[in-house]
Amino acid sequence: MSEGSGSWGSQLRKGVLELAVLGLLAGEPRYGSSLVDDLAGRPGLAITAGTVYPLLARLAKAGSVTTTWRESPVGPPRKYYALTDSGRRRLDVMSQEFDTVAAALAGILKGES
Amino acid sequence: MSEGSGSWGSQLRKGVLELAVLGLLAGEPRYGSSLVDDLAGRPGLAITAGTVYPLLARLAKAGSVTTTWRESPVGPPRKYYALTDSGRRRLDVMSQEFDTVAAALAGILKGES
DNA sequence: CCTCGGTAGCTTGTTATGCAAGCTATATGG
DNA sequence: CCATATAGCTTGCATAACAAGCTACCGAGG
Repeated sequence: MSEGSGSWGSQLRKGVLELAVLGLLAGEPRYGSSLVDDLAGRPGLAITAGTVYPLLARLAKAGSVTTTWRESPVGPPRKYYALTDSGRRRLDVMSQEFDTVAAALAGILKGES
Repeated sequence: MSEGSGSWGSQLRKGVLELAVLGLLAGEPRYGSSLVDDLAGRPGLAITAGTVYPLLARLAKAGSVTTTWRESPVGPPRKYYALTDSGRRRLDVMSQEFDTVAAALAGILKGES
């Protein structure tokens, strides 16, 4: 060990990914693979298909998103996930919480007691 | 149900707590209960004893901290955890990673594509 | 002496999450 | 008919946070 800088990424992500997905859905409805491809280009937020689908299923079950099937011009049908009002509220809450945590963390790293 | 705004805190924390603890230890060596008490006053970073001790054990096993027993003026002996050079490097790496993730997240929430 | 409350460290069992690796199904092209 | 790409999803594993409990040390009162 002594390294593990690679494993660190996967720890931090926990929970943050939900916020990232909700944030992306706030722009417009999207389908799973699109989310995976998008997040792959955002350092620290890369996600795999095996992670995003259970996450989306959880969000649907919680009523944060609704789903709609649409045809694709180039392949199998796509399942679009759209944010509900409840989902948007959740996004707001989580976003605020993240800021709180980030601020608390910044305080610690600056040596505030 | 469907809500769980309370459960959200516990998701985000995952991994971030390690960064918080390393940050606190960067100031001066501390013992477990002291960390619990300190973090209890930092919104979003509250931690329980059942979380901090396994975390400290992991850090010790990874060589990020060393431990020293010291007498207490008011109770049982205390086990002080001090950051090693390796631990400080880990702190730096994790701190940078957090900033990266925070920036990526901020980008998403601002609607950047 | 002996119990009680407070301090401190740690363990156990549960739950949840992220991930790799698969599996299924649809469309297109050879 | 089969290969490839796209898209959705499931399974099994590892890890982490937490609640609840356990042990042990100390000082004060009974």
